[in-house]
Amino acid sequence: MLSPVLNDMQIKVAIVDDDEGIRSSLAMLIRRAPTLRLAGEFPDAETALKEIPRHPPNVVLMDINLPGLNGVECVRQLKAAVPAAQFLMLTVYEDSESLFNSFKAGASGYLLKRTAPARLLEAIRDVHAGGSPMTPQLARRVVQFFSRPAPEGSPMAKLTPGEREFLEQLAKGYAYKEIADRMSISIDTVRSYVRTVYEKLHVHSRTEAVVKYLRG
Amino acid sequence: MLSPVLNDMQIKVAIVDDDEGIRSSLAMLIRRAPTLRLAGEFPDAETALKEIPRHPPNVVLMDINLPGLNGVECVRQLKAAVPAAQFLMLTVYEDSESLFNSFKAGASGYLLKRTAPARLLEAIRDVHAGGSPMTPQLARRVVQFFSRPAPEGSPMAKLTPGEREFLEQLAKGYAYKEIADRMSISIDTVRSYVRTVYEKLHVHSRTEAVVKYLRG
DNA sequence: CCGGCCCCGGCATATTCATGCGGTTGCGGA
DNA sequence: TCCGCAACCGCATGAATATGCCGGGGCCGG
Repeated sequence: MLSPVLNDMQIKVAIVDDDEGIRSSLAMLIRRAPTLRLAGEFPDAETALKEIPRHPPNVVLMDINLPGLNGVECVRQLKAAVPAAQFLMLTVYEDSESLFNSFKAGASGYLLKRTAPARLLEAIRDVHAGGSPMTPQLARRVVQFFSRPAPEGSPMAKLTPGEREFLEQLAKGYAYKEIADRMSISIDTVRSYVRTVYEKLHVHSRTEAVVKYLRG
Repeated sequence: MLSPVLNDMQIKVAIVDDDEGIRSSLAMLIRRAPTLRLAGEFPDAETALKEIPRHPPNVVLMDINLPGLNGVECVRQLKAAVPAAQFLMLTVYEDSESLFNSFKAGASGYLLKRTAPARLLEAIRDVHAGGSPMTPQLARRVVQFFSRPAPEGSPMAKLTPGEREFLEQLAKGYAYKEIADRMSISIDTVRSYVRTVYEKLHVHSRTEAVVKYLRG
């Protein structure tokens, strides 16, 4: 080692990709970066699952389209074996399916293979530092996931701000009295909200209202 | 205008923040940026709701803690009036509640007020270009939202078949009596289930149980 | 200026829920 | 065999909820 002192600060990076050309390019890139250190490169999920736990890296660059077990599943299983590692998907797929499945499996970042080398290095440090690097377009898609439920033709749209806030509290399990305190209104006003909200949602019990609220 | 040709390319930015100092700082920052143009600044949601639709901006910088109507609600309503605009929350709150509510309301980005000016300008262009700028920590929290479902060993697994079916009925909003009929058991047995299920799920009310069940 | 929403508040009553304390079976392990 | 445990049933009581019927003030668009 040229500088043993730096070893503790270096981010250990492992690569899982079946394309040899890409693998060697990435390996080269990482070897050249002073703050990174290559911790292994693997052509398929099976090999990665066997070898990676033996030398736990900080960050794993994971392709999705692998022969045999795919990258998403590989992340899911590696995540259990090496919980401290951060997984950064590096793929050509930009469909929502792959994106969300990756995050569900435990990935923290998602980049496309056409990402510029400099940006990739930045992303590796970012994901290691607790961030979730991804392309702006994909980030938007993730964010939009939350606003989906709303614009749908739900009867929820017809709720006034006050009613909406009340419903939120209701869904958290608070009793009327607690809701009254939290919203700084009278308990009788809360009862008023109960009526109007139930009417607008076409329900007759707290549980039904909460279910409709949580479903969208 | 010095260069009318550039107008079409300039991003029109509106500011909603009750702190005069912050407002003027932001205004100054935007005025100095060649590719941006200030499209109005407002001290509260009510004023913004009235004025912004008259001169639709491309991007709206929105504070959350406003007097009267809060920023999240303001976004929700503005989003309906000016669907083409992009909303970038700019606040001191970094709790998940505010974050997710903002996205649900239609915001596309979320930054903290301590963000460096250069980063803010970048974020404005980013959100306008279809991205979703936010701090790395918050991005991670959003991503983790998806891998959540199985954090604490699923307390649901310890339910007996009968309890599980009961819980399903419970989540559909049926009264104890109805559940008893549907499951062909006594209403008092239903009450027994209530106790055991509540105990296993660590809850003390029907609503809490249903919420846990729906989240899983 | 009026009718309409929204927010707020009050009182009464019937129903439902939460929870305490029992009991009876029936099945599998010590 | 007896024990324990899980599923089933029962009764009782206080808390919470659902719903009816009533009032007032503020704000907005016709």
